[in-house]
Amino acid sequence: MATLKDIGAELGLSVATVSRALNGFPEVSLKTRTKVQETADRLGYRPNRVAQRLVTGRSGMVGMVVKIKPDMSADQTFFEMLTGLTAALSARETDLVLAVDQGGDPVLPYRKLLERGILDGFILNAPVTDDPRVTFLREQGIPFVLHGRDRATPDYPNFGIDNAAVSATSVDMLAHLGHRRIALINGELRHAYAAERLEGFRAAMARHDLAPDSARNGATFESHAYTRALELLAQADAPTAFVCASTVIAAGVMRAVRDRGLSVPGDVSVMAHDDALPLTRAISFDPALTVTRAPLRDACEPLANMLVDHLGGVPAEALQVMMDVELIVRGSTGPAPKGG
Amino acid sequence: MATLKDIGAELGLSVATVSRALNGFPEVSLKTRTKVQETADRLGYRPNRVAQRLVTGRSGMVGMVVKIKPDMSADQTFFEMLTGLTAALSARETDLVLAVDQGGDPVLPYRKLLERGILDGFILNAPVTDDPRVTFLREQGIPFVLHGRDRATPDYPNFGIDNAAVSATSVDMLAHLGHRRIALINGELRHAYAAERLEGFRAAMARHDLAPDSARNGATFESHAYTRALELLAQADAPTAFVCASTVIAAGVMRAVRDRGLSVPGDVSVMAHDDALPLTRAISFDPALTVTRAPLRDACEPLANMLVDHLGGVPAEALQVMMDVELIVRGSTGPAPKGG
DNA sequence: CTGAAAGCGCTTACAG
DNA sequence: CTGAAAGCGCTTACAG
Repeated sequence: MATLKDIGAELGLSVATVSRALNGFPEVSLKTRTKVQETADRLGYRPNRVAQRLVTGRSGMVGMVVKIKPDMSADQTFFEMLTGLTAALSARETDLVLAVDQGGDPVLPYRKLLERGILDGFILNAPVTDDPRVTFLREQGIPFVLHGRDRATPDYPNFGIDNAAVSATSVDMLAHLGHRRIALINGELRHAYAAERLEGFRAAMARHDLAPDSARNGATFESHAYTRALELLAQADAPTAFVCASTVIAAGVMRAVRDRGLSVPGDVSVMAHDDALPLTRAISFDPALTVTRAPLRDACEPLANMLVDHLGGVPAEALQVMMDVELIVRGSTGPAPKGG
Repeated sequence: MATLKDIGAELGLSVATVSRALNGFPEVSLKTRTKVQETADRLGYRPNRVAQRLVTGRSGMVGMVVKIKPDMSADQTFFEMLTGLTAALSARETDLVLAVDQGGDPVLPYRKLLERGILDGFILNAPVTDDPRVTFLREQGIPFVLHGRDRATPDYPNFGIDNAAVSATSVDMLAHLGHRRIALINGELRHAYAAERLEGFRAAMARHDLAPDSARNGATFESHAYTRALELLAQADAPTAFVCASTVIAAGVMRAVRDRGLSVPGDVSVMAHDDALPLTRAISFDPALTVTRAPLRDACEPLANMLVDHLGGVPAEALQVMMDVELIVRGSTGPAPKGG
C-alpha cells in the first residue's frame, strides 16, 4: 500500500503538503495539487483509515445490535433495515459493526461494544417506551440515532413515522365509510410505536364519538392476531372494521373473519400499517389490503445521514424528523354494512 | 479514556513496561504486573484498538458481504449465519463489518471494502463453482474462510458439510426401503453445494443400479419445486421418492404430491436436507419430514475460529473441515409402494 | 505556498 | 526486569 511518504518521495514534497493537497486544503497550489493527485492515482494510494482515525479520534465505525430470540432467529424488520443502512453508511465512508443481544440486559451489548473503544456512535431500532439503551448511551455521552422515538419529546437525533397519525388516518377513513365499531389489533404495548398507535387510536375514536374499547395489544404473530380477532368477532357488538398494526396481523385477522363466515370488505373492513417487508406484501392479499404505508427501507438513508451529520457536529435538535405516512386504499375496506 | 501513559504516570513506570505488564509478557515482575493491573482496573483502562491496529498492522475486523436481491431482500440463510458469526467472532475480539452486494460484479464489494484498508480478512458464504471471489481474494493475498467449498480440493480454510454424502445417505436409505425411482429436486447448479449434491446423487444411484435421470436443478422457491415435482409425477414412470435440497423445496413437493391425489409416505416418500432454518422446520411438516440435518448455525463458531486462527498464522491446510450430516428418519418416508 | 515538528496511543526491538 | 527510542501513517498548528 502506497503511503503519503511514498507520494512525497516521488515528487520531492513533504508528507504535510501531500496530505493537504489530497484533502483539498485551499492553500495548496493548483500545480502541486494536480501532480499529487496524479501520482496518488498512479500509485493506487488509499488513505490508511486506521492512521486517520488515530489522529482524528474518530473511528469511522458505528454500531448496531441485533436482538435475537430464544430460537436464535432475529426480527425480519431488523434485517430489512440492516442492508439499507449498510449501503447508506457506506456512501458516507462509514462502516457498520454488528453485535448480538442474546437476551437479558438490553444495555450489555452496547456496553461491551463501547469498551472496545472503536465506535463513534450507534443506530438503535425498535425502541420500547423510556428505552434503557437511550438512558445508557446518553449518560455515556455517546452519539446515537434512533429509528422512532422512545418518548414524546426526544432530545436525540431520530427519524420515524407519526404513529399517532397512522391510527388517526385509519380511523378517519373508516369512520367516513360509516364504521362505528372499529377495532385496533396492535403490537405489544411496551414497544413505543404500539403505545403511540394506541394513543392515536383513542384520540381519533374520541373525535368521532366512538368507543375506543376494541383495542387489543400483543405479540405480532399471525396466530395471535387470529385468536384476538375471533374473540372480538364473537362479541354481541362485533367490530365492522379492523385496524392492524402490521400486514402479518392483517393476515390473521382476515383468516378469522372468514372462519366466522364473513366476507372482506362486505361484512368487515380490514386495513393495516405496511412497513413494506418483502415477505408479506399488502398487494398480495385477496382482496388487496388497504394500508397506511411507510417502507422501513425509506428510513435507512435518513438515519445513516443523520448519524454521520451528528458525529460531524450537527446538533440533535436539527436532526429530528417525523414523517407522515401515505394512505393507499385498496379492496379490503368498504362501507360499513347496513344495520351494522 | 485512560491511556498507558496515565497508568505509567501514576506508578512511575514507562509506557513500555505498562504495555508489557498488561499484555502478559513473562519478563515483567509479578509485583509490577499486579500494580499495573490494579491501576488499569481502577482507571477503567481500555486499550485503544485503533492505536494497536496501527502498530500491529491488523485491524481486528473482518468483512462479510450480504448479497441482496432485486427486491432488496436477502437470503434467509445469510441472516441465519450472521448473528451466529457475530457472536463467535466477538468471543475472539474480532468485529464483523458488513457490506452489501447490490448485484452486478460479485467481486466489487470486496474490492471496495479492501480499498478502505481496514479489514484483516473475509468470511464468504454460498460459493458458486470456481467462485470469482475466491480467485480475487487469493490473488490479492487476503485471508478468508469459506462456508463450503467452491472446488474439489480447496487450498483455503473452509468448513462445510459433505454434500455428496448428503445425497448418498438419502439415496441409500430410500433404496433400502425398496424405492427404485428416486428424484432429486436440487438447487441451482451454479451453486457449489448443488453441483456436489447432484454428483453424489448420480454416484449413489449408480451404486444401486438405478437410473439417475430424475434430477431437477433450479431456484429453491416453493412454487418452482411444486411445478417441477408435478412434471415428474405426471410421467409414466413417476418417482416414488423425492430427495429435496431444502425444507422449502420439500414443502412444494409435498403439495404437488397431494394435488396429484397421492399420499405421503404411502404413495410417495419425501425427504430433504435440513439447514435448521427457523422459518421452515422439518418437524412442523405433516407428516414430520425425514431429513439429513446440519444446522447452518453449527458452522458459525468453527468458521469464526478458523478465520481468526488463520489470521494468527495457522496454515490453511490445518483449517479444512468437512462434516458428516445426521440422518433423522421421521414420518415422511416409508417403504416403496407395492408394484410401484 | 510549503516544510519541519509534534503528536494520536500503542508495540517492540535494542540497551542496560 | 525496566526504560528510552523508533515507528505505524496520518493531521495540523507553527514557522517561514
